[in-house]
Amino acid sequence: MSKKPSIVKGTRDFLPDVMAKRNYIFGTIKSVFEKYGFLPIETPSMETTETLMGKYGEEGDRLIFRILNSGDKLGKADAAALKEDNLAKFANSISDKALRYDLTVPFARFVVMNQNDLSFPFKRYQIQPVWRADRPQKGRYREFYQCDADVVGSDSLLYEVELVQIFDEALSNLGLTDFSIKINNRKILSGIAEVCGESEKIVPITVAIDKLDKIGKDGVVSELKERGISSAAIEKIDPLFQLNGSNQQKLDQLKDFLKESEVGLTGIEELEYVIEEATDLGLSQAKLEFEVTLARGLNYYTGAIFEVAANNVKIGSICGGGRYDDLTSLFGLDGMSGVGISFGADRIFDVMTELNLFPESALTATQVLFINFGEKEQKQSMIYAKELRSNGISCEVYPTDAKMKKQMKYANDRNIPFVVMIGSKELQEGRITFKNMVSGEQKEGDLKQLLTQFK
RNA sequence: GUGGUUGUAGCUCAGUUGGUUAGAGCGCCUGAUUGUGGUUCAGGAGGUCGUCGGUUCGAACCCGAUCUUCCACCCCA
Repeated sequence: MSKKPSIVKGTRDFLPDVMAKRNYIFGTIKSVFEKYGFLPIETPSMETTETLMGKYGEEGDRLIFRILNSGDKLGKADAAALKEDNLAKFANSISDKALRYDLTVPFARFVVMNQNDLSFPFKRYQIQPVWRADRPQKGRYREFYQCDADVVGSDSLLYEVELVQIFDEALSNLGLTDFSIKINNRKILSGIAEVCGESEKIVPITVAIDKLDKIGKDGVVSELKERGISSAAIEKIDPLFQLNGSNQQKLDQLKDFLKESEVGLTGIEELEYVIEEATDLGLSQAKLEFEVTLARGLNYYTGAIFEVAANNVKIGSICGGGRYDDLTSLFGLDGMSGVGISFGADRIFDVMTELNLFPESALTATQVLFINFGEKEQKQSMIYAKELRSNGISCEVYPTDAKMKKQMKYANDRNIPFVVMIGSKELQEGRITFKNMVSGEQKEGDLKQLLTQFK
């Protein structure tokens, strides 16, 4: 007796109908990336522990899936470390590699290793799965795909503008009509900490104000206290909660708040430029919103910070991104500024499912089914099928002369829009009968007439 | 990682204070219709009640463990 099989928590099988939709998402995003001149690369699923650990903060390290050493190597386990309760050291003695946690850090490693073969600024895109040992929830998986586009080797703000355009174009092309690209700048956050006289505590400060939406002003204030921010500093932060109006109005209010901070003002200048340029060029469906509280991925972002949220869908952010000046320096290459974005394909899938945004055309693979009436008829069908295929039309011949009802049902279940019948009568007359499965309309004719249906 | 929650047919779910043979709708299969799907009608198949263990004369139901789902933290696509 074999046990019932199962799959790992937080992972999924994808059936053909789901794959069709996923490929539609990947294809749409990919074509936008390519339109902006990004080139594809891939990196291995696993990286050395050294490459990954320490790049995402303490929380991140906990969420990295580690891969157990095999064979003799496993015998070198550091039992002493285990006894001493030094789990990190013990883990390192039995595991020297791990599954990638995102695509950005492996990309930084890739750039450093391949710098002599790349010309800069280097624009790449990468669509691959990543793994996180997180506790699954809705829209939150342990294996999911990221679609990343990054530019490395230029600090031009032109790229920030381009990436905003890419967010807008890709998501609009997918049929989303109500989403917000939220934008902030790490320099503004640094400025805020500086003005408050708590430059050291920028991380706890931003982590706390990032939650404003969720826990409200009082919640943020009490969290700031808990994190050891002085009450004088908390008072100074107060004006941030009062920001209101348009993007420009908010920036103007902030300009006053940050007038003593050079970095802060630089951040505002950068943001103003990006917002102005993107607005002038025009966005299709996206709303571009400046949000001071946005503090994603603080561990390596140094300039712009992006996040995209689908409005009216209860799911976390569907995209993220930002600029990171020092990322490759972690691997020994200085002076390489990078900026990039990431689409969360699985969450976009969930949003599109909820809003019913997949077009019928994304679900149809086979265009024509030939009904099988017997040996001779099948041979003729195969000849015609070959001709249709050479015209770029996907088609298939039913494999046996099963009952017609069964064959028709097969076409119906698979959403095949046309059925061709070549029975003894058609065979004799050298003609075909074709039926439109949507309208139910049926015609007699030849293959050319069928071909006109696809023009 | 912390606290909670869920699991019964392919799917969505009923199932009484523990009591004989666990139900419904949808889907699936067959036929009405030997050259016509999506509609209709008639019939049929399909369940070690997540898994393992315990309590009991007796467990889908009570207890424990474990796996899974979802939720709130944490964090994040």
